[in-house]
Amino acid sequence: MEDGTFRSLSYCEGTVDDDYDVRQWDTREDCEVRQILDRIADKWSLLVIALLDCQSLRFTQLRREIDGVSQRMLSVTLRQLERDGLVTRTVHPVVPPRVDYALTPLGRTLHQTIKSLVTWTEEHQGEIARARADYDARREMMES
Amino acid sequence: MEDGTFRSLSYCEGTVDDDYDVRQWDTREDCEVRQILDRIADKWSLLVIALLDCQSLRFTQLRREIDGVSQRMLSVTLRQLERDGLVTRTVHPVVPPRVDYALTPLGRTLHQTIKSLVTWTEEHQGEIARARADYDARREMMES
DNA sequence: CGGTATCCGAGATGATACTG
DNA sequence: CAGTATCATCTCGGATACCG
Repeated sequence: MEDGTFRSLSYCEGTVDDDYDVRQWDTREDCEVRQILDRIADKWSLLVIALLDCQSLRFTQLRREIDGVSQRMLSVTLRQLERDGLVTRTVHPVVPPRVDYALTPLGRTLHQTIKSLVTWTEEHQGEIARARADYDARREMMES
Repeated sequence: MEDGTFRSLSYCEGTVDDDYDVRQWDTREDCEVRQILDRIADKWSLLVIALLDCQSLRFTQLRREIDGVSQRMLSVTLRQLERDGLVTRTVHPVVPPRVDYALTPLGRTLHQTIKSLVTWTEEHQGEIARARADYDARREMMES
């Protein structure tokens, strides 16, 4: 394939950034975008980031707010977010132990971005539900 | 818990929409947001939506462009996207068979939203990589 | 060409038990 | 309180084979 062929196939208008390259969405080993995307779009990560917006919370508070999360998964999720520099973990040397979690500045910029995605989903979930119902109805027609 | 308690904990400023409710990010059965998010943030879905921006492609073309996808997963992914009303499937009654996939208007609005997320990831992947290296280095210090 | 059906292994997740 | 460790389960995805 010639240089540029891929991009010219992918974009029909000049409304996108000139240096934007859809190939970076792919899964080759040198591309971390996919992996990071998997992490931040994760079920529990999203909820943790949502809850930590503008406040810090303790482990147990998070667990109470996030209905259905197991202790293990919350722990794993928080460790990943901490490693990625999105959340800070502050241990207070008191008894009983007290650990506070909060968003880093980086985590706060992510919150805004994720919110756009969640907002899109909220705004269009009706359309999607209708599309699914239509699809399923058509399938049932075929079978009868 | 009193009404509003949750929200007042979650938002420290008036910069968000008044009717925005972070509880909708959760996983209760009446909340489809999580499930839709899982679908569209999916590895293969993202790539399919990226490639179908402003063009329609045949099954085999998609398979060639998306490195590493199995026939099964591409098929499953396309069927889900079709069911959700994000992609259209057009069968041309010729031999050999020809099937074209394209984004619906709804799918096109999603493309823009997803692009923001991918752009955030691209812009910050350096910071994340550095945070991970720091975290791992600190962990190794502890062990020695 | 463009699929579907079936089987199977790996990794993700939950439940449970234990600890500083 | 805030975890970690271990085990059981279960879903996802790949490989393979077959079909219109």
